Amino acid sequence: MPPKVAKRKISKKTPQKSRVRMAPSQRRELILAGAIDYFAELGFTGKTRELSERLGITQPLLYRYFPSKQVLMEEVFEIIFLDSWQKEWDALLENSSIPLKKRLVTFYQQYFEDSFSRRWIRVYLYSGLAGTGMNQKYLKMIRQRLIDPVCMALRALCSDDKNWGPISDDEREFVWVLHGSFFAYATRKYIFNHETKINFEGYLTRSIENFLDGAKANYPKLRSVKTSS
Amino acid sequence: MPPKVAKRKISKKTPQKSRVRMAPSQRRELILAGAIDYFAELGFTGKTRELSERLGITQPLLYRYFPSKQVLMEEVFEIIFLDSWQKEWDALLENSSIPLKKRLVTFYQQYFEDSFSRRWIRVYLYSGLAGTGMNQKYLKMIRQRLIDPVCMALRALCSDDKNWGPISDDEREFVWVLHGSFFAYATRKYIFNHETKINFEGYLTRSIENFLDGAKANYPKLRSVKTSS
DNA sequence: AGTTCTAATTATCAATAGATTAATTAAGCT
DNA sequence: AGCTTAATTAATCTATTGATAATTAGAACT
Repeated sequence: MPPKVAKRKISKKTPQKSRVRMAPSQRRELILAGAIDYFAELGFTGKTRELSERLGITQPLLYRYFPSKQVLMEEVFEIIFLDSWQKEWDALLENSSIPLKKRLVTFYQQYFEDSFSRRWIRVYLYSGLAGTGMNQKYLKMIRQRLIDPVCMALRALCSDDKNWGPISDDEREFVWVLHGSFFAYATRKYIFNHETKINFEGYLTRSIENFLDGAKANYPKLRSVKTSS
Repeated sequence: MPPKVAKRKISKKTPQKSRVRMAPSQRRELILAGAIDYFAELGFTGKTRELSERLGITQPLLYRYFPSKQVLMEEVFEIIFLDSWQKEWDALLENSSIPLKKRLVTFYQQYFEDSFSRRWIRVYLYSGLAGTGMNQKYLKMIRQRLIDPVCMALRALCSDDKNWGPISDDEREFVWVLHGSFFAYATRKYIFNHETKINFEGYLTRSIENFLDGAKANYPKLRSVKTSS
């Protein structure tokens, strides 16, 4: 093994890259924003050199703001997940003065813009495949803030009985069918690039209508269903 | 740049790895089977060394049977996709002497075993995220062999009118809702490790029942829907 | 038991990519 | 104008990993 002599060339005058000097917090935000786009497309195979190039900065600069690629990606995921729920939605979904159909249509119109978007879906799936624990947290949140409230609304819609007891997993799965079908739609669109020439508005409304029509007849049956393996 | 002299150490006696000598075709199959499992878990970031270790062979041996990792993975994907449709299903789905509900229940029971399995779902998503064109082919097949036949069955179920003309994308999306909700269920289970304590059989039946109940009321409306952007 | 064929192994190569370091440069505030 | 420090330049380390060349040995055949 040859002895390693650290020899560093002293540059005299070299062509300089145009340089923008930013406040650290600002630069950090910029990097994060770029990283979200980049990792949404490339996933874990994304390269720090390529990311820095897209950002118009040098690669070592990334390490001034983030100790490692791993940490950077983790922050990206966290942002994606935290940004995925608007606080107003809680009130909207539980507002029984609005017909459930209208609540759901309004909610999903917005949800498709924010969360069932290209960036979000891709990061979400990358994160799931990689086995980060983040998706669990997200699923739990969806259950608490979307699934369960809709279950309660369905109970109110389909039955006068006030004493159902705790929400069962069977009820939850009933509602997951609706949510899942939209998730699948977004996945087809953004992961598999499946194009359909439909009026999205109409599709959304019809899906929800159809779901609710079915629920009126079938949701009450879940009242007496015993959960077993 | 120092001249590179290819110097190879001549081993005299070295501890040998136990070696099994197999017929090429047999070894090939073995590698492929292992690769399916391996790449289903790890995706494109899977390493040839780790794969070979799992297989109990040395890494260079992979290259005796496959010219590159890329080619090996492509074969894996092709097998996964080709294996995902049983020929009997075509006849089953179009067999109008069986009630549609029963056809669908039977179909999805089997489909969940073969295609909405852990291995399949993961490879399918890896493939989609990586942007291989394979998913398109698969989606097209699903449309032809599942979506469209179900559309025709729904027409027969919900209306006496025999002159609907060609199937519209709105009708297809109506059916995709059902298929998509099952896809999403499998994704939740195998990608996000979401556990639910439900009776799967009952879940499947209820979902299909609910879908058909809704369809009876709402599918006929698609007859006159004009598709627009 | 030796010969031969070739499956499988051992030993590397070469390229990539995460991460670090030191010196230098220049943006923009006071 | 001077100072602070963000950012670049440039070089490099190190580990990983896809891929190849050279060597060894299993078993079928004579």
